[in-house]
Amino acid sequence: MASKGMTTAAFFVLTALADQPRHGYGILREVEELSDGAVQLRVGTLYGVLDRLTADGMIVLDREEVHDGRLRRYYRLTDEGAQALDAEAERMAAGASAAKQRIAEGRKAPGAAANPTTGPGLAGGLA
Amino acid sequence: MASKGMTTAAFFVLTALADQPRHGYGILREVEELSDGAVQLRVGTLYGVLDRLTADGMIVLDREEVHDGRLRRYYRLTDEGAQALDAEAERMAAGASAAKQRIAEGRKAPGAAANPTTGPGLAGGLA
DNA sequence: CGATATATATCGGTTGCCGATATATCCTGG
DNA sequence: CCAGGATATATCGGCAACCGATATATATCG
Repeated sequence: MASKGMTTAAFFVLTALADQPRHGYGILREVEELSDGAVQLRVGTLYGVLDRLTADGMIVLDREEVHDGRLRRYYRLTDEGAQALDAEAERMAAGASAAKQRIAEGRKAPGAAANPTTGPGLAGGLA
Repeated sequence: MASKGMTTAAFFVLTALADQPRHGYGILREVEELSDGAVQLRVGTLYGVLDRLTADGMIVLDREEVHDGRLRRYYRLTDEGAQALDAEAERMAAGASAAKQRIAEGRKAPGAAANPTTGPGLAGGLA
């Protein structure tokens, strides 16, 4: 499936490519920008991720251009990649929501929870 | 710091411990339950994560109990762990939100985005 | 008595991130 | 004019982390 278990680096590369095709170095800058500087994708990480995502059919080489004598290799999201990104975003939102809810519960009752059986958790969050 | 870069496994272990102390095997079941079966934490992964989180001061050994001749080792979130979990949940929510927005943008204008300069992205999401 | 569930823990293989390094061009500052 | 930084690509080796397999031990069920 490849739809399960996506690394943070892969997630942000896909996100950077979600609105338009970009080249490697551009992805680096874009990821830092869209995460407000919180995520700094490393050069050494990028190309491994790019190769893996290409092999998994999540992205494809869109085109190659030359600017000022420097090659730019543009990558683009595939439909499968967009789908996987969407699913991963859903999972992340659900996980974040579940975590926040449980933190609130723990603060209300520090030592014993009201109803541990699944609780309000999420469960209906994705599905 | 340890506040940056948390693995998925660590995140879900902290989430499982957010409302009440649990023991290893209980965490395994709880993570699967709270993620609606989407995340299956492996036994081989668990103890490594537990040791790492303990070393980082995110969790502590709460108590040890014996049930039916079987030892149960309960772990509990520290204040630092709760704080880190909260911060990570925030980051995940922001990332998920940014991804969804960009997917929507890509569908509206497939080939050229309206305003690539940072865009509405998030930027104000965290901070 | 064997299988399954509970509950702990370790080990080795594989995957994946990251720092360092290499190559090449363009621009700016001294 | 040359050193340094930004742009832009790519590779390699070390290290961290996930996961399957395996081991040990007890209780229950068939």
